[in-house]
Amino acid sequence: FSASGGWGRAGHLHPKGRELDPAAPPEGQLLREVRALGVPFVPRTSVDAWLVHSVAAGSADEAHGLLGAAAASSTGGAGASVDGGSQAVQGGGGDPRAARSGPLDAGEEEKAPAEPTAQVPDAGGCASEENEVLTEKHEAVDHSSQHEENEERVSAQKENSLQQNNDDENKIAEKPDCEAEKTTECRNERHLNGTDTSFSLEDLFQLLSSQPENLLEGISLGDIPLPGSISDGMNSSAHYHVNFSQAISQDVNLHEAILLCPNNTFRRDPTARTSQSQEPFLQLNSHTTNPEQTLPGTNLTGFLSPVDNHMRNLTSQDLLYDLDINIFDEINLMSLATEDNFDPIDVSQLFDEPDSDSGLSLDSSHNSTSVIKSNSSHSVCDDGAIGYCTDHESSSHHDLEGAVGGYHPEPSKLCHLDQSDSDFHGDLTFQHVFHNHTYHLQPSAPESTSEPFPWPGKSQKIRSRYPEDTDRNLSRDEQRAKALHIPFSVDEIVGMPVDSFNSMLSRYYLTDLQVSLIRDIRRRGKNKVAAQNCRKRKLDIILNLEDDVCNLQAKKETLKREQAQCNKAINIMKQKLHDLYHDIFSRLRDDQGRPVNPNHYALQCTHDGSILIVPKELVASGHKKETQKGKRK
DNA sequence: AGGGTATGTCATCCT
DNA sequence: AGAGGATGACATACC
Repeated sequence: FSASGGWGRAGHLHPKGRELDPAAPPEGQLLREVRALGVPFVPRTSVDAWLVHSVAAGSADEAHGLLGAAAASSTGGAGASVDGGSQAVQGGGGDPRAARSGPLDAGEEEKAPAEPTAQVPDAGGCASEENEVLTEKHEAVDHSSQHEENEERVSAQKENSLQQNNDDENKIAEKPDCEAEKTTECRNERHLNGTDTSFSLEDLFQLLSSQPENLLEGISLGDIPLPGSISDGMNSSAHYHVNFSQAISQDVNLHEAILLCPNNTFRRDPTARTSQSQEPFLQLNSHTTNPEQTLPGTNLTGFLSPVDNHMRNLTSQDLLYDLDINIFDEINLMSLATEDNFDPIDVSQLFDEPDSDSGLSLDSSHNSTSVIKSNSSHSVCDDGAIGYCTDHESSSHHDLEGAVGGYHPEPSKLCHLDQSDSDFHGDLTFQHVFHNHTYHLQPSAPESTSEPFPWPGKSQKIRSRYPEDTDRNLSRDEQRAKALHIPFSVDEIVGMPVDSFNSMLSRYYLTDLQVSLIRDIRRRGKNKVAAQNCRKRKLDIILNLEDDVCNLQAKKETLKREQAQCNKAINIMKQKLHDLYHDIFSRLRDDQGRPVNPNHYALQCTHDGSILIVPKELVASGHKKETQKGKRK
């Protein structure tokens, strides 16, 4: 885990995709696998540090108590008892990230600062906290009923203490997040201080065994390493890392199961946005899941079934109104993964386009330098899981951002770490392990990490015009519409009259994202047709002009021929006139019977048709006079 | 490798 | 004011 260098980084890699694994085994299998690994739970992130801290300090009881409290709280029962006066866990070197420095390698240590400090609690500072988040969340949904349900399951000997912890957690749930976090930190500090050892694992599993959902199906205490084994050394603690992380990560699946509808076309009420209400979801959604240590196809829905079942009783609207719009969108996209033929990469590519003006530009700030080009042969993961590219970890990096987690209006809330280049290799490594674990990938396959990832915008647009497989036969907008479950075809969207279009938009409950996409589809479709018409028209104009040119050239040739013929006729006429002149003058005689010199005389026709023989001098002067008269006129 | 073509898309103007 | 048409410009895939 530490080698992957991504306990926080995985928050960047959206863990939801894993739950989309169609091959996910039933929940009982997870627990069996957990048991096979000999570890009841897997702490993650900060709890790793705490656990390690406790183990390193030789305080097995502390770790024991921590695990017990965490597990107990995960059942909705109770966590560790809380006493007053505690300070933040970060104080005095209690920073869970700092505490990791001992057992964890330097690479991981370097990544710790990248995680926003404010998110330490959200990021699941400790396993108990994460489970408490779950508890708080579903308690927030229905406080009293869950509380009572939990109480019924608590054994009598633990009832008082559990009740107290429940009350504490209830208070936490009712408090503002910051206050709850502070309280959690206080509790965590008590874990560190070893003051909270009110529960043992035996107590925990006695409690859990009472769960009707058989949460601990097939698990006996003998299968579970006791604190002694935990304190055996770092290997044991590392083992705890693994499986606790798995367990906690399943909360994402829980919320998907609760919130996601196959055809979610909800009209969101922007006024219902509450940043506080989303915090638990943020925590849950942003959980880092270490792939290497994640059980294949694990599904803890059953593990959290009390919460699940309870929340299922709520309407989607009830839940949605409590969700931040961004979270909803994210979940909305998440639900796509539950659909057949869902291609997460399609979604990521479709929505991760910087040029989209429909709000689908999932990662406009995407650092191109941190993107890796996926091999053209298929960067697309067709395994049906979001963000889990099988053969190209680089593309998965992109996909993870683009698919579900990709739509991050506020990435900082969902990603634990920044997306700096320095973290990129670690990220790749993480994904590499992740994929290998989840989908039996080929980690040894040559990676294209050195290749620049094609910017998903233009290239993908164009590429979509030339589909490579059947799914790609859909246009980009068709794929988008399919991905967002838009209940209309692209042709309908583009072709329907504007009145019908507007009424359709108002008639259906569509998310802003869907409406925006529909409008974009319509605009693009219209413009596409307009562009085609424009080009056709332009081509027609060009062809018409070419025809005109040909016609004019032909006409020019004809006119040239006519001109030549006319010139020829004129010349013939001139010749005839000349001959006639000479014929006439050869016959003319003056008063003395001498021939008239045609050089000195000219023939002139009068208006009455008579012909006069005029000396050329007079003809020239007469022409001058007529010319002058013409000028005067 | 470079040029030409086809196509989608965007920006902008106009109706 | 908004929808849509028209079109230049750009990017990209393909030949």
